[in-house]
Amino acid sequence: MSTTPDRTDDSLIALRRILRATELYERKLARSAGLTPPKLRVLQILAARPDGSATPKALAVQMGVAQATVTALVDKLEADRLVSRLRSETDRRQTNVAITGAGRDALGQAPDALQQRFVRAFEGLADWEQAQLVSSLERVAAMLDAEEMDASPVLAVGDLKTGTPS
Amino acid sequence: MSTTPDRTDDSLIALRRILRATELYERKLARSAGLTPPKLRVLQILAARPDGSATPKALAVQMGVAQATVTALVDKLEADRLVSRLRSETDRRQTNVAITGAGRDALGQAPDALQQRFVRAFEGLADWEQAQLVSSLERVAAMLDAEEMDASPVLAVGDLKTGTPS
DNA sequence: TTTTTTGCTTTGGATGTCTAAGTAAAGGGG
DNA sequence: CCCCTTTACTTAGACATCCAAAGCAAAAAA
Repeated sequence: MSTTPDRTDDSLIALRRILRATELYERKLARSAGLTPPKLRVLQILAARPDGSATPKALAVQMGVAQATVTALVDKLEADRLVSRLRSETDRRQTNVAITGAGRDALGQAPDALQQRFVRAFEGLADWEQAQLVSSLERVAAMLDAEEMDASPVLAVGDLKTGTPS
Repeated sequence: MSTTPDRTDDSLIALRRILRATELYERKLARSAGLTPPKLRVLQILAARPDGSATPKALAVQMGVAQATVTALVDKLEADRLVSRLRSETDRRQTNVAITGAGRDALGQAPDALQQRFVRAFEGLADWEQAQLVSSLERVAAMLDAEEMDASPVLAVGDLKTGTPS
């Protein structure tokens, strides 16, 4: 039986290289901007929003960590004036965490890891190559996060103690 | 306008989904096996070696952390009998960290995140689709870790297919 | 032999992360 | 209106990761 799991192995190896390279580079970049990776991610998420703000809850879900963790991160970012807290008018339980000008400046010092590494090379590719790459990446992404959606709509927070199957 | 299929954005989004899904799932898996992600990675690296062992130095390089960090991780894994330390005969400065039977058992409880998520879907694809995916992933990986090379002589799970072009 | 380099550990401290418990606001009956 | 539940966030306490710097021991070089 020529099982030839070659392709599977090859794809896994490539995927691992992608993950590893990105992770290591992210750490390096964050350090060089005087930030840590989690803090950097908070700023990135905020900057990516149209209004530059989000609730701690939303941050927790998007980052996949507990709310308490976000609180701690925001505490420190706020102490450094990189974000600011503002109570919501409509629902006073909610807090809006907004990126400040200084926060955006800091982001500029640590541009997105993927951007840095990937974009330049990608944009040098021929049109059909770009199209194929996008198609492949989206396919892989769908494979990977498909089960994420249904299995744990809000997997981050405190709920899934139930974890272990059988 | 409208269409302007910004391929760069699309590819970045897909890449981010891949990274995020893998990271979150890895955390979940490690927890379900009573391990933490870094400890799990140590076991995975060891298990992927032909002899099931590596020096702390090699682990540090491959994981992208300081040696002191590896020492701490190995301390705990050793306390749990998941790995064992053994001084090298040929160079008594070196220590060999080897995975134990219990360590392999633990690994079995937390099978590789990518394996779990990805392999099944991948192997259901048509031959030409697999080929295209591999090609695309390898291309992306090469884009991402090209500059990484200097810092990581031995980066992958065993072998490295065709080296990256200069 | 003496010095330097190399591999690993120890120390001390910063950070991230979680769970559990607490506070405060909103919403729903009764 | 009051009580109860839910929701959003914070606080408190406990671990775990991670690092730089210093220490130690063995190998290599001078």
